[in-house]
Amino acid sequence: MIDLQKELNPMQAKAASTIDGPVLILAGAGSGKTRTIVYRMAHLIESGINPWNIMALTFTNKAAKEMKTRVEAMLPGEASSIWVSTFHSTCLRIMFRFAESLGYTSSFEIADASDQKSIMKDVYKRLEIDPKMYPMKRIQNAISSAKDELKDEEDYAAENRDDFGKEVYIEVYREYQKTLRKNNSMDFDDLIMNTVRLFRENKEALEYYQERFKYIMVDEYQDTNTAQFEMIRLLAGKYRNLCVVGDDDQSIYRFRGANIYNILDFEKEYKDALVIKLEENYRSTGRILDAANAVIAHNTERKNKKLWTAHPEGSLIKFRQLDSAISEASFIADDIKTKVGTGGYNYGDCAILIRTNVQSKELEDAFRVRGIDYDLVKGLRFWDTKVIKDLSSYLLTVADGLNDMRTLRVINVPKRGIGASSVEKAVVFGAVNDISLLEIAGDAMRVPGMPSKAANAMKTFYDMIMSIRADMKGKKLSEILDEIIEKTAYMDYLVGETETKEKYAEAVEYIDKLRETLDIYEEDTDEPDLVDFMRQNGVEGNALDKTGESDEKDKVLIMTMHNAKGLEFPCVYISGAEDGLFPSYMSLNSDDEMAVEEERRLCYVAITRAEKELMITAARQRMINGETRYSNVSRFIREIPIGLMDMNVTAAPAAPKDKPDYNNREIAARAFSAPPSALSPGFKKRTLQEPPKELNYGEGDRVLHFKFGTGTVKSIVSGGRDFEVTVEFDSGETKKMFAGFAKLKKV
DNA sequence: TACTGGATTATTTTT
DNA sequence: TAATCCAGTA
Repeated sequence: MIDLQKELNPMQAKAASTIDGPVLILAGAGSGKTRTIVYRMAHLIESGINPWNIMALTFTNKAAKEMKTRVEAMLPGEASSIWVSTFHSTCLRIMFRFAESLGYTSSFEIADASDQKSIMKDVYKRLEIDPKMYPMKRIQNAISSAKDELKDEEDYAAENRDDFGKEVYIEVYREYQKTLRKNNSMDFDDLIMNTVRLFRENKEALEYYQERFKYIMVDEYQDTNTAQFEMIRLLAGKYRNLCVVGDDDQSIYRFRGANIYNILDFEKEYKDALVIKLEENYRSTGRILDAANAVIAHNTERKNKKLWTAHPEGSLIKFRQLDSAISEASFIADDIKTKVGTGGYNYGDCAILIRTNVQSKELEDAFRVRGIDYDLVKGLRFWDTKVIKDLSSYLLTVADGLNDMRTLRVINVPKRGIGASSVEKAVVFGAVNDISLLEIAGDAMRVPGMPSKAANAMKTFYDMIMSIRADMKGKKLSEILDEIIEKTAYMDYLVGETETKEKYAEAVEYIDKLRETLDIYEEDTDEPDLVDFMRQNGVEGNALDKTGESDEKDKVLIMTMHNAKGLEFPCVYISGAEDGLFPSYMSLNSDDEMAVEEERRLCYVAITRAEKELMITAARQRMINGETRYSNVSRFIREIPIGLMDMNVTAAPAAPKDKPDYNNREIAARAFSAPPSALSPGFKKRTLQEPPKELNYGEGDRVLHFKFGTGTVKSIVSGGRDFEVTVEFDSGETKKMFAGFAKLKKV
């Protein structure tokens, strides 16, 4: 029997031992959240609950895997039938059973980011929409948000019926869904939305899963969107044994649809909920936590919580403001080098957290020059790699060829003389006559206006696919892959595609990995099937574990703050702590105050990654988007009490010209100012701290915004250092913006 | 059909 | 700055 009281602290034990009814665990950073969940699951099983009836939902496959392994380690043999899985793979499995009742075939596929993009391009072309007027990303986001809110294309159309500016959005959404349907595909958002639809429309299906999952746990609950919330609500609707775990202060994915009110209002939905706060932190020193607490206290929309620790105070948080991004990077690299040389740390103990990916360049240079091993944790994942996309598209085309998106991707890769215009003719012909692109390729001469050269090339392509397909019987999947590579001369093509030897070697490595993944899948699966394989990996696939590799190799890690969530490091560097970068000027410019609060939560996440040492750096001057920008120290850093900081500034700061109020503390004012140093000749050109003294437009004037188009100025408020201009754009949107940023032109 | 150069544009991204 | 996209050309 597991002794919860002995293994856990009183709050954790209470959380783990409460079996029935709704439970909200507010788990602060580093408070032993995973431990608590794992013990709770083990406890459920020990209490006699059938593991088969227990479900835990996570967001990442990594988290799911970790949780499962740990429970299994505690109760060997008993825990194997618990369902621990991500939202998306859970929905995928449910959809696999019920896809037909929703009008898909059971061999439906997953449209990933690149598929979505190509569908969007196609839709824009068909509807003759100008991407300049309607940036693709914006409509894509709108569609995704709509799905996150459980609005299908008709709900969306109805809701925006009177909104003239949304007409195009409605059309694109409709056409986008139509294309997905035509390709028998769901995007990630569809997986969730369709599951909810299934639960709502099909009583039997819902009841089946309600009976199956009598005990439900949800990890990272603050990141759930409305669709996921509803899915959980329906599933838990019968037994109400729902335990959600999360931290409202770590909600940083609003831009992806996460709805922080799911966690903030949990007790409204579940009035009898038991709420438990885990506030003891086992990760960081006292000062680091004090800083984190001080920063996050500036947010209004949050649960009252305060991290504390039994750990010692630790060293002061160090802050340095450097003249440029380059000297900032050098400073960090030097500091790490000294730390490793003298302080008993390894390179692998150090992580640099950045707000945006572009910040990595200077850091990489600095490390390379010094010969320090580093690893950039990048967003690009295995299944998004070009090589893997190409080859998996080939595999699917060979497997069934029903998905035009896949065929489209490979029909001219490597180049075989089939041009874009010929492909387009074929696709249009296919759409009209309801034939797949692959089938057309077999006899392209029937397409009106098809040049015979292209038709011949298509025929060659078709014959090749067909011969591989005919040859499939009795072959291993990886052998089919090899045949594709051979028949397409893909390796030769790769040589031309990759600029460097290293890039080529990397691509080869990826292909080997794909081969290996295919073999593993084939071994573990009763009825191996390529469509099933691709679908699984579309949702679960993240085969290249970059972080795992670098752990062994003792490398400094560079990553975005978002990527750092859930991780911890002895030494953390927060780089680029500047207003306009962090918080981003997007959020500063936003008409929604919640935007800056979200960035502040990101700051809280970043700070709480640190165990022992925290260094924060800022640059006075930085190249952003090809232009030099001058910035003040981030407001978030100014929210950290001076007493916690060591601000032994390297460059002697001049007196600030217009003093921002840093709580009247002189040292702070000096350390934080961003004096226009002598090395900034272009200072007058464009600045954050030198906005236009007066505007050449006034209230009622017509103005042009580089992004939003033309509009009418509603009001101008002088906000001290800049003017806050409210403009009603012709699209119907009203935006508040700072004149210094918006660069409005009078028309 | 394939390539090149000029214009354009710009957070964060567990699935 | 750097990546991406399209138009015009070979």
